[in-house]
Amino acid sequence: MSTDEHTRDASGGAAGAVAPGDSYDPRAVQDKWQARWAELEPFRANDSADDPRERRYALDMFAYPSGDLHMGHAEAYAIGDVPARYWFQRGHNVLHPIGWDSFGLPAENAAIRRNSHPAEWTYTNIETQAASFRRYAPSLDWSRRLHTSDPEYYKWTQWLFLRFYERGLAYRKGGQVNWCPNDQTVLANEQVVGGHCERCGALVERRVLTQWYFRITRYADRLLDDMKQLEGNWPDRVLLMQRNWIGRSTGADVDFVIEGRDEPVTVFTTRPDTLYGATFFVVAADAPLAAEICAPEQRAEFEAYREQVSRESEIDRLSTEREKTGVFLGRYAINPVNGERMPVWASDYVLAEYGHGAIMAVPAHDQRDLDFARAFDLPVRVVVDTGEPDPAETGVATAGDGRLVNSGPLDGLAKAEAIARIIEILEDKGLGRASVNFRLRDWLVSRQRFWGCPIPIIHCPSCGEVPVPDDQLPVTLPDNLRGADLAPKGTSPLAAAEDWVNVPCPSCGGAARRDSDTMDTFVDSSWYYFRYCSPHYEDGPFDVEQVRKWMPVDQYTGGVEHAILHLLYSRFFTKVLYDMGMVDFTEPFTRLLNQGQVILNGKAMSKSLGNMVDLGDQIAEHGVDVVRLAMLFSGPPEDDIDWADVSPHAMAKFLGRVHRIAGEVTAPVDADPATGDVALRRITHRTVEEVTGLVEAYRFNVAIARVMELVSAARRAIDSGPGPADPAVREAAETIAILLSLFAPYTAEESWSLLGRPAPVATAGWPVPDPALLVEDQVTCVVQVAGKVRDRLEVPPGIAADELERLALASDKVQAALGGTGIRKVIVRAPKIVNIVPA
RNA sequence: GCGGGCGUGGCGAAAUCGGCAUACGCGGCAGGUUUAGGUCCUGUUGGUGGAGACACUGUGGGGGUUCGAGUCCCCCCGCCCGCACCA
Repeated sequence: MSTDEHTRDASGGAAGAVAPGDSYDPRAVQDKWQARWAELEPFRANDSADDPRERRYALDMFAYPSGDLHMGHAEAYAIGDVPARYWFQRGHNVLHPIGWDSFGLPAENAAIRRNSHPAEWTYTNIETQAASFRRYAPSLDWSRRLHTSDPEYYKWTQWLFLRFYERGLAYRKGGQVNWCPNDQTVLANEQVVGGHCERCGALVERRVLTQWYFRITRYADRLLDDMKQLEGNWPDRVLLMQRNWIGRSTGADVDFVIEGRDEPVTVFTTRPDTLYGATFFVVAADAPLAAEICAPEQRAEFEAYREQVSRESEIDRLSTEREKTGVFLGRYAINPVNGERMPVWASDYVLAEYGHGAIMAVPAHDQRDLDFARAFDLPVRVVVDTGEPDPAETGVATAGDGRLVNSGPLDGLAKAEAIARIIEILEDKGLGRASVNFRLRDWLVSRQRFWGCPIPIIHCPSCGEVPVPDDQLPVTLPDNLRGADLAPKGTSPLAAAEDWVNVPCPSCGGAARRDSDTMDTFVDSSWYYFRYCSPHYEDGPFDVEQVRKWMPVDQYTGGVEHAILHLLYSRFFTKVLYDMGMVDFTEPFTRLLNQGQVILNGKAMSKSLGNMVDLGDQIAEHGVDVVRLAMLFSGPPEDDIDWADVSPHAMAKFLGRVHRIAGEVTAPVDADPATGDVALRRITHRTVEEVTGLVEAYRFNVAIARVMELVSAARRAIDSGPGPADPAVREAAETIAILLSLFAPYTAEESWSLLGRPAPVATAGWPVPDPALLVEDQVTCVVQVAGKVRDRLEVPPGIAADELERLALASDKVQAALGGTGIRKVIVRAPKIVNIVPA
């Protein structure tokens, strides 16, 4: 980008003091300072071990390069920039990097439409976004920029895949998977939202396919337990969502003999105490077990039912008030504790993928089982007396605590005791055992699309799966595919690229084929924050020493849409790297902030609704600082911002007031603030004290409100107080510039410059309040009679309680309010409040 | 259905501990500057009553604890989010 006429005009015209009434245009100073900052590079992190400064790592979720930056980016990066800039001001060695999550479907779809290669669209958009980032001016270290679609990056994604493979954490298996018919690829469970594709919204189908998985379930317990480290520093709702997603249930496995089958069938139950109340047995209709054990005379009916179940759409499956359906399999299971014969049914209300795909049904104490029992007229037996009415009559299962009945050795026990006892009994007899089950499934990572990281595995007819040797990484994508070559066909487009896919087997040298799937882009983004610590490192995915110094991330800022996707996967990756001895911590992100959304008139902005507010237009109209300030001032960072409610004009007015004050200061640069007006100095120092606390507590909207109050105080000091030559006015103006540098960097820099200080203001140093100026010499004490404010007293802050009580009772207003009635009690909380309770 | 969160002026929102409810900003009203409009500056602005000092009232509704409740406890109403047959 070249310096243009506009730049020279702006910098030339802004020199000298600004006369009252001159209006300040935040846009006019942007190009000048952007160029200056590019020279100064104030935000470069220092890797060297002898830098004594404390280190901080501020991370924003990196961008997907779809078009230009939008309003959502503007909010997220304005918010994430505040703690980073605060740390720079505090003199820390800050790592605040940026990069692009640049593999993914939109690039591929664009390439198909334009008959081009996805790289063209991707890297063009990255450059557009990079230029917008530079203008928007977050405090980024540009020397660490990375793109996940660069071979230098995805070489290490492949390297990590192979390490996972060696450890048994990456494996291939066949089974039912989620299939998006629109994107023509499989999806992870985490990418199916309410039965729809998380990305395109299409209704997801079930297919039976062989796919690659990461064994995240092996880490289920640790993913759950380590959340203790995050409590208080991550939003509660994210922790809750992850807990629910992992879905740990404790209970027991119980083995049931099925008549005519050699191997017993195991079921999982959270209520082994109700074992004597089991009256039937249900197998998932789509589980292989159902087909296997179905008796010949029931075969036709079962097949018809299974056919019906397989045709059900996700919508049917998800509808809340569903009638229970099922079919008797003509077989019986034996209850291991009382020998009772229970009919075995197949139904779709039992899930093949959870537990063992089969359950013991206890209709009296489980609502789903009761619904099924009532639909098919199966017996209901109460074994826990909860004091509630009979479920067989009410249709309401009693799931609560109570005394066990009709349960042999368990009779009379409470629920918890009964659970412990029955597990002992089952373990003694070898018929069952305590067990834990998770809702979490392994992470399906293979995708049948082109623009992703190739899976570094070669399939050899004689050797089977053969990893690509490390020294042959990266397996790069072919660059000769265009347009229709990339169209979704239900298998990866790479499979059709004959000269790419056909390779000799690394093991036996025979003819073999590359795995033609690519990895889920969430694999790329599960480790990028490690790479930032040593982005040009060539001997591994990251330099272990640098990661040890920079990580874990102190502050991570991004959208709540990644509450279980990216954040769960990243936590998983970190634990694997810990087990590999590559990192010395188990959680990657110490503190997490989820910013809200930018909406319009109460609705999410979307192209289909046609209610998009364009960030470029907003910046062109109001300037970067106005947009950033509006994003931060409108409310708490985690709340949504309705752009219809914000007033860019008010932000511009405020910035103009700041700029005008800076231009009016006449006290020299070296004036001693100690000789200045004490009243203004008190306000300045108290503001610093408060803003410091507010920024550290992430209450940026209130912090800005306090700066506004300081600006008003400085304005009054100039107009009707000590005047612009007072050193306290300079102190206030300089303080305003530094505080404002966290929120509106251009105006802060311009003001700093008007005050005769050298750029950059960003590292000028955070002011330290003088404790002597924070001590009030008078405080207002509120005097209440019967809880109502009747008088206010100006008193010294250290006043004694009995002295304050005497003063309060001496007040005419208090005496008037008492009106001669006696006093029952006086509560004194010196020096703030006195409450007099009349008799 | 289960789990979680939130209800404060006309609007966005403040109120670390239970201690002056409504900071800051928008919008409104009044005045000043200006040829005028806009900009800019000043004052004012929860509601009801009052000319006014002031009085009463007020944080979704009801009850409780407390000298004192937006804040803590119980019940109800409304809105939002997550999960959704997970045995």
